[in-house]
Amino acid sequence: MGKTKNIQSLERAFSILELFEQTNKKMSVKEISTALDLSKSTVFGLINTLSNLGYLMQDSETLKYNLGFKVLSLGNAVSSNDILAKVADRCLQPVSDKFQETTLCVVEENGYVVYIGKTESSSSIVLKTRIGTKKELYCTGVGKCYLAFMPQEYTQKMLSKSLEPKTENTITNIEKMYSELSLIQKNGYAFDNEEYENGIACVAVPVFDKSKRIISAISLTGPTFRIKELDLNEIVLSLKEAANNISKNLMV
Amino acid sequence: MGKTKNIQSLERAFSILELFEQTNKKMSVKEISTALDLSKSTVFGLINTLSNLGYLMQDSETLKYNLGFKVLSLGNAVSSNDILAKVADRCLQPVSDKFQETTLCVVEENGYVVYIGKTESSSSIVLKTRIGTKKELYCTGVGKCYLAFMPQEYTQKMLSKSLEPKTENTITNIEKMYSELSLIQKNGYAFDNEEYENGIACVAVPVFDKSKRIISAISLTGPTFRIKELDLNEIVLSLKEAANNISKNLMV
DNA sequence: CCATTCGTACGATAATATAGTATGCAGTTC
DNA sequence: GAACTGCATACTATATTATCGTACGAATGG
Repeated sequence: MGKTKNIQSLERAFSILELFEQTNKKMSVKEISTALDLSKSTVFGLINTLSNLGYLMQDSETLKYNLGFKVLSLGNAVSSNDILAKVADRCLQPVSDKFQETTLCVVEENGYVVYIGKTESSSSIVLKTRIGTKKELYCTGVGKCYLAFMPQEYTQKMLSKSLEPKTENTITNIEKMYSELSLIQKNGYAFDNEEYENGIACVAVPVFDKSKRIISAISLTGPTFRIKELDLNEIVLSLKEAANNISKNLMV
Repeated sequence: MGKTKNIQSLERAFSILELFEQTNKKMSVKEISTALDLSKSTVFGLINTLSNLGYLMQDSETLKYNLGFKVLSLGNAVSSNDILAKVADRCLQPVSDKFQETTLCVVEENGYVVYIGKTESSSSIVLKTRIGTKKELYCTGVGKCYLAFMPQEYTQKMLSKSLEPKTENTITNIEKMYSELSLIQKNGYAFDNEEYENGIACVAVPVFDKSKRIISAISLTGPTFRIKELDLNEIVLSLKEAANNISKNLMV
């Protein structure tokens, strides 16, 4: 955040757009000017510009204004993964700091988890995982979170392929997997006990949107011996708190 | 459109946002200032404000900027029906004028068509139909368009209830309905021959989005004797052209 | 038919956005 | 490792520009 002063006309213009967002109805010049305590002519100047640019539109009968199509097309251009990564970063850094380990943030794409965010503590051993890495669902903590909290039909589809062993701990038996998933559903977290890579363990929890659909998963990941030294309950609590914060921060 | 001069800082701020929309990548202050031919300090002032307001966000490592989450939440607040109605109005007015009849624009909601837009010609007899009116799918031209071009499973669901006769022309036989729908699919338009109300006829065509899903239906509607005096082919052509224009105008 | 209300236009003024300059940081080159 | 380069950001003077009061015309209501 810079200390430079904000441009007044911009602040006002966006407060108008946000007013429409909040009230969710068409408004007249007068209504806006009283709602924001600005002079009618100032509001008209702003509104008129916003309309000419397509961010507002005017009903030709009532002369009232409403959000325009440009707002929609701008919204479509936003990479929601970028935003998720940004928010996750802010919420997960404290977790990294507390346990002195790496945290990861993933989203599911076409049957894989994709790493979109990562925070490290000063002292944490650097993991090889890079942003953009893809991994299968069945053999990672975050992947198992997705399997546990996705709609059932997707889970079945994802588990229809054979479960290749990555280590001797990888769950390859489909029935064992389903009981693992119901355990995850019950507890609200997944534990990856060296199922993808020897020596690496992780604790993972799901992140939900407002309608309780899973939109991401986050994890605390590190060398097994160090993860097992930590208090599992504390990790889970911290991760769940972070997941809640992410959810909240995503719905403005 | 007012003749009042646009507010410069607003125009510039939104040209920055639109630049991100077009290029679809993170950009530095320098890149933006050269792309838009504005001084670096001006751009910084704008960007800084946009960032503080949440419409841009800065990557803490690269210091580059990208669209922020507020853009998303604004986009979610837009009523796409409003925009459709607005665009439809612009595209349908010429059709009204040409045939001197009323045009209507509908969307489907929970098994009904809802009238969201309407244009009239100076001389057209005023129809009772008001914005917001709901009608069943099987007995209207626009509704039959939806039935013909929706995914099959929806069509079957919609037609599982009994088809109550509204007039003596209402199609109540399910097999007759299915042959009517395949005719509509073949021709690309639907004709409502007083199936909802005696004395009223209409010609309707579907409106598709970029992935060819039906998102709306539009019609020319009027007293049967007048509609039948007109050249059906010409009406269909005009409506299809309007439908195409609507589609194009919705994807910016 | 007058009174009121509202959207829009206009113009004077002062506030404000602008652009030039300055600073400081990070990476690069020799 | 020092000097150089390129960049983001801060500062400041100035003139442009956003703002607000005023005004007009159209629509509405009593």
